Amino acid sequence: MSRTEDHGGERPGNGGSLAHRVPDLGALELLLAVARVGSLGRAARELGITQPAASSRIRSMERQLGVALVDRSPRGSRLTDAGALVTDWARRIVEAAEAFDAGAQALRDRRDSRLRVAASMTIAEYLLPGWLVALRAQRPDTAVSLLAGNSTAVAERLLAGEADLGFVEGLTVPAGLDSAVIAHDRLVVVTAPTHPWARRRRPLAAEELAATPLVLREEGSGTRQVLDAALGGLARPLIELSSTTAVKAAAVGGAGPAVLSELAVGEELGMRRLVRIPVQSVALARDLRAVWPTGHRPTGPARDLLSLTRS
Amino acid sequence: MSRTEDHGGERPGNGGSLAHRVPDLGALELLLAVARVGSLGRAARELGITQPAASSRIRSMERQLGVALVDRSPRGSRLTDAGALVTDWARRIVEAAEAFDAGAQALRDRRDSRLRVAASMTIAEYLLPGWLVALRAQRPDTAVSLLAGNSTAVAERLLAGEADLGFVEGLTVPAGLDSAVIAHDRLVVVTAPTHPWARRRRPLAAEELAATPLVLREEGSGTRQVLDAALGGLARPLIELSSTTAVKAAAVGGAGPAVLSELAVGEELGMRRLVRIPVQSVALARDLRAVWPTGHRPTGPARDLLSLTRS
DNA sequence: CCTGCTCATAAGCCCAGCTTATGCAACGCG
DNA sequence: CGCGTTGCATAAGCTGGGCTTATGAGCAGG
Repeated sequence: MSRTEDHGGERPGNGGSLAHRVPDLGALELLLAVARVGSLGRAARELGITQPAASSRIRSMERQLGVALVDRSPRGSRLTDAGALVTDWARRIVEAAEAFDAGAQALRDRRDSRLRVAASMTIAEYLLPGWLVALRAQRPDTAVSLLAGNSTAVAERLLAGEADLGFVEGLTVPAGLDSAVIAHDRLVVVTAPTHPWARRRRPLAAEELAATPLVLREEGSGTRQVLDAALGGLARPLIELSSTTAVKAAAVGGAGPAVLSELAVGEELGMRRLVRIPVQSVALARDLRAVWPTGHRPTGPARDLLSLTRS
Repeated sequence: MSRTEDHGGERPGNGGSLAHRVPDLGALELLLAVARVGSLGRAARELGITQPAASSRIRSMERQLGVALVDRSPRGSRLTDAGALVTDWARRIVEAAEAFDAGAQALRDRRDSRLRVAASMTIAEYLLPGWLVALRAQRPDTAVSLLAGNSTAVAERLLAGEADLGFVEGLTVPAGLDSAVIAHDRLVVVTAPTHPWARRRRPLAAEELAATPLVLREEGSGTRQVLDAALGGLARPLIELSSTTAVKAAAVGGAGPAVLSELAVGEELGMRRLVRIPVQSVALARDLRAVWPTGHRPTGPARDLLSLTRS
C-alpha cells in the first residue's frame, strides 16, 4: 500500500488534480507531431519552436508519465510501444480540444461573421463542434458564429435574418421554416451498470418506465417534452436537473435510471459507465433537422455546412 | 521581431497551434468545478488553490475565449449560456484527459502492481482507458499495470503468470486459455464524405470490396487478418500503414476507402469526418474476449474489471 | 574527413500563475 | 442599524516552467 500521493480525498469518482498528471496540450501536440514526422527537431520546427525546447518538453513528459515515449537515435526518433499507445490517447484529448476550439471560436465571433448558425442545445453541444472542425478543414477562412437556444429562439433568429442556418431537435418544425432531416436521435433509458435494471433480460415495458421515478431534465426541455409525449405526460421525476451533463453525472453516480439523448451518452455507453436499458413499444425517436426561412435555400457556407451534416 | 507567432503555413486541415487558443486542463477543471459548486471561492478551495487565483484564472480564460463564461454576483457565480456550452465542451476534454491518465498510470506501474492486464492494441487503445476510469471510480486504490501486444503476447504473459487478465480480439482463442466474450466488434468500410462511395445507394458487394485497393493496416495485424479471412485472402492494399490512427488519417484525408474496427471510427462517424459504407454478405464481425489461464477464474480486482466490461 | 543530420546540455530570460493582503458589495440577523 | 459572513476584485511580489541561443557529441554518406 505505498500510496504515493493521496492528499486529495475528494468526492467519490474523482482522483486528485488531473492537470498535474496529464501533460498540457502543447506537449501532447508536440508528441503527435513527433509521431507524424519522426524527428524531434522537425516536429519542433513544425510547431514553431526550437529543437531544444522540444527535446526538453518530451523529456519532461516522459518523466511525468514514468514511461519512455520515444526512441532517440542519431537518425531520428520513433515512438516506443508505450509511446504509440500514449500518443493515441493523447490524440483523443487533442481532438476534443479541436472541437472545443471550433465551438469557442464560433461563440466568440458574435455579430459580424459570415456564417451565423443558431442551434438547439443538444446539437450545439454534441454535434456542432465536430461539424465546425470539418468545415474548417474544408474552408479554412469561413468565420462562423453560433447562438444556442431552444427551437423558438432558433426560429426567431432565422426569421429576423440574424442567422443563416438553424438546427432544431423538437417534435415539430416551427412555422415559416423549411427543413431537412439530417439525423435521427433517440432517447434512451440508461442506468449505472450496478443498477438492477442492468441485469434484466427482458425489455422494459412502457408502464414500468412511467411508474418509475427517473432522473430527468427539467420540464420544458426538448428531451423532457419528447419523453412526456411518448409516455402520455406521465414521466415521474426522481430529480430534475437543468443540464444534460448533470443528468448523466447523476445516472453514472447511481442515483437512478435516466432518460437521455443517444447523442449524449454514446461515450458513456462505450466505456460501460452507463448501460442502456431496452424499452418496449415506446416511441422515443425524434428527428434532428436543419432549418431555414421558407424559400431561402441555404447558399454559400451555409450550404457547405448543411451538406457536411448529412451522411 | 515583429512576427509574433505565425510563420506556420502548415498542411491543410490544421489550423495554428491549438494550445494557445484552448485553456489548459487546470483552467478547464476549474471551470467544471465552478459550474458544479456555483462559486469561484468554493471551487478554488476544492482544487486546493486560493480564491484570487481562481478569479484571475477564470478571467483570463474569458479574455482568451472572448466570451463571458460566468455571471459573478455577490452571492455566488453561475454560468452564462455561453459558459454552459463551453463547460460541456470542456468536459469532453477533461474526460479524454481522465482516460489518458488512467491509461498512463497503468502503463507506468510496470511490475509490482496488484492487477496486471495484458491487452491487444485495439482494446488497449479504445476500451481499456474507459474501463480503468470506471474501475478507479469503484476501487480507487487498485493499481493496474498494462501491457499491450498481439494475441500471442497476451497469451504468453498469462501463461507465464505475468498477467492476471487478458483481452484479445483475434478470430481464435489461444490454447491454454479460457475466455468470455465481452463485446462484439465489426470491421467497417469507411471513406471520406467526399468519396463517390459515400453517395452510393446500394450496399457494396464483397467482390467490389475485394477488387478495390484499400487503405489497410499492415499484414499480420488482427484487423488485416479478419479482413483477409472474410474476403478469402484477397484484400488489395492501396497503402499499408502501421497504426490504426494512420489509417484513419489517410481515410479522412481522402486517400481512399479504409477498413477499420468500428471501435476506432465511432467518433469520426459521429462527426461525419468519415462515412460508413454498407457492405453485403461479408462476415466482418469478430468477438472481443477476456481471457485467463484455463482453470484460474479471475478473482479480486481482475474479477471487478471483468464485470465492468460486460454490458 | 568533412558536411549534415540527429539529439543533449547549459545558461539566461520571461511570463503565467500562485500566494498573501487588502478592499468593496450584498445579504441576514440580533 | 451595525456586525459578521460570504463572495468577488485588485495589488504586489515570488517562483518555476518553458522558451531562447550557444555549443557539443554521435552517426551516416559523399
